[in-house]
Amino acid sequence: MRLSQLPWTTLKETPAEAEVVSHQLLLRAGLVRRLTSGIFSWMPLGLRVLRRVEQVVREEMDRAGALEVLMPAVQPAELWQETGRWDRYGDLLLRIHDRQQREYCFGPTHEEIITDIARRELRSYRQLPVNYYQIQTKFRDEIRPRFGLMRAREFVMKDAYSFHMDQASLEETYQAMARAYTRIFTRLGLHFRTVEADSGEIGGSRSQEFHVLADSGEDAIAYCDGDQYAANVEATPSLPPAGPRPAPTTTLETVATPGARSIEEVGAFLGVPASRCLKLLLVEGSDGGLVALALRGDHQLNAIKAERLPQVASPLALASAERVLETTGVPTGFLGPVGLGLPVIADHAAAHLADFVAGANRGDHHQTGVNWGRDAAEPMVADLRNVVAGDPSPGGGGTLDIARGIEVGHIFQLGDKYSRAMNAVVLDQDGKERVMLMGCYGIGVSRIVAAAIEQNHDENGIIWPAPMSPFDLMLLVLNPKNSDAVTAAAERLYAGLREAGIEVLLDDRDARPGVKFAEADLLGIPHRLVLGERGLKDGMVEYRQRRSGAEAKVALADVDSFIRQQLANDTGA
RNA sequence: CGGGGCAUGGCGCAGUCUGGUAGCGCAUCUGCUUUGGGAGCAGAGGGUCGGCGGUUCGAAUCCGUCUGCCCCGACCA
Repeated sequence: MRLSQLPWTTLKETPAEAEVVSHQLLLRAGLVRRLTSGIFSWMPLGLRVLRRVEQVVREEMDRAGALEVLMPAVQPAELWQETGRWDRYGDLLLRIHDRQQREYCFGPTHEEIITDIARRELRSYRQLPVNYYQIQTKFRDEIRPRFGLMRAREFVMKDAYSFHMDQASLEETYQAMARAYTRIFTRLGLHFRTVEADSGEIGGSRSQEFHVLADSGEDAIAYCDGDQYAANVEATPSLPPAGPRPAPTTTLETVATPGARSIEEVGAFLGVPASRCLKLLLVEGSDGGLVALALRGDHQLNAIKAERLPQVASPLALASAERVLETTGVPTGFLGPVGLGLPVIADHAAAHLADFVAGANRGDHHQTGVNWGRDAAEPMVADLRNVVAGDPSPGGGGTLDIARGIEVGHIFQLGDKYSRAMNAVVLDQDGKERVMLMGCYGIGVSRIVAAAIEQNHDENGIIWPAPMSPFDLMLLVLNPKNSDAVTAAAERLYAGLREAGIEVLLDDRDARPGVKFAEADLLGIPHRLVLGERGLKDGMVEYRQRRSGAEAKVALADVDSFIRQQLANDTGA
C-alpha cells in the first residue's frame, strides 16, 4: 500500500477523551475513530490489525476442529425468553423493535441462537461432539464504557459453542480449546496468563480466563510462582488464619470518636491500624431482613463470595443509610457487633481478631478491646474477602502476588443450562432423548488489539507484535521529489519485496523526513527500511527495528534476503 | 443509576466571573525558502460558541430547560 494514496491523519496531541495509552495511540495513529460513546470505526490501517488478529484466531480454531458459522447480530426476544435471560440480562441488553413492534435485541452473546441451531440440526449422538464458532460484532450496553477499545459497547468477539453427549467429551473439547487459546495468544506475541475464574453471568461450572498482563488491566489476578496457582482475585479463596484466635487481654471500653466514620478516620483517631479494626457492612438478607458482614478494616468484601451465602440476597445489595438507621437506630459509621441484634457473618480473618476496635452502635462512639465470645456473640464464619498480596496460596506452595490483567479470553463448561431450558436433545444409542452438554469459549478480538498496545509501546508510539502489525515492513522514501534515482530505486525495491510475498507500506508521500520518521514510529510496524539519496549513492538502504532500535546498512542487492531473515526471526519469537 | 466536570473551526485550548470586535496552537489550502527525527516566513479558508426558550438596546458570556460527552462511585456500615 502506498501512503500517498491513503488519507491518513495522525495527531500530535493526545485527544482529551483518551485516558489509557492504547486508546491514545489508537486515536493518534489514526487506526480507529470514535463515533459515539463506546462505539468505534476501524480506519484502513487499523482494520488490517483487526483482520490479522482474526486470522490467527480463525486458523487455530480451525486447527482445533471447530466449524465457522455466522449467526445473526439481531436476535428475537422469544429465544431469550425461553432461557429467562430476556428479563435477567437487564440493561446490558440493547433492546430494539421492528415496525410490527416485535421485540429483538442486538446480540451481546449467542448461547440462545446456537442452542436453537443445535436443537434443529443435531438429531443423533453420532453427530457429536460439534464445536461451532463465529467472529462477530456484539453489543453490550455497558454501564460505563471506557478505555477505548478495552471496554467498548460494540466490539468484535470470537465465540464458540460445543455440544456433547457426556461430561468426558465436554472436558476433552474444553481442554482442546484451552490449548488452542494458549497457541493463539502465544502466536500473537502476547504476555498472558491462564487463570481460574468465576463463571458469573453465563453460568455453568468450570471456567478459566486468559489475561494479558498490563498495569492498566481492569481485573486483579492472584498468582503464586511457587505452586503455579493463578486465579481471578474475585474467584480466589482466602484461607483461614493459622492457629487459634488470641485470647482477650484488654477490657471492653467505649470511647467518643466524634465524626470518625471511616476505618481510616477511626484508626487515625485512636492510633490503631486498620487491621485491628472491624468493619461491619449491612446487606439485604435473603429473608427480607438485614445481615451484617464483618471484615477486617484492611480487607475488602468479595461480592461474589457474599452472594453465595444462603443468608444473603442475590444480587448483593448494600443496605441504604436510611434503612440502616431505621433498623438498628445507629447512623452508618458506628455499627459494631456488640448488641447489634442482627445475624453477623464474619470473614475468617475478622473472626480471628482479638482486642479489636468496632463501632459502639451509638452515634460518634466506638469500642476498643472488643472480643468475640466475650463481648459479642460468636459470629458465623465464612470466606468473604478478596485475597491480598502476601496471603497464602490456595495451591499450598507459597504466598500470593497480585497482578493486573486484561481479560482477552474466557472458556466455560456450561453443562446443560441452556440446552435443558431450550430442550436441545439428541437420541442416544438406545434411542432415548438426551439433553446435550455445552461448552462456550470467547475471545475479545478487538480488545486484543488494545491489550497488545498496552503491552507493546514506548514514548514514540506503538510497537506491534509482528503477527498483528498492519504491515510486515515500512519503506520510507526520503525526498522522492528531489531525486528520480531515489524514486526509481524505491519503486524497484517496493515491487521486489512485494513479489517476495512481503506486505509493505510504502511512504512515498511528499513530506519532510522528520514527519515520516515520527509517524512511522507512531504506527509501530516492526521493521523499517529507509531509502534516501545519501545511502543510495553507496547502493545501500538503512534498516531499523522498531522495538530494539537496532540499525543496519544493507546493500540493495541483499535487501530481499536480509528482510526475509528479519521476518523469520519474528515468527520464531 | 448516584455524584462531579465539560460542551467555542477537524484536534487541543483561552475568552464566560465583570454582556458590546470570537481568539491562540496544531491540522488544512496557496506561495517562497527548506528537506535524515513532527520546518520557517507570508497569506488564505473554515465557527448558527451543543439544542431550545427567556432576560436585555445587545448574549459564547446572565437565567431556565433539554441533549451529548468525560471522570469517579459498595471502601464503609
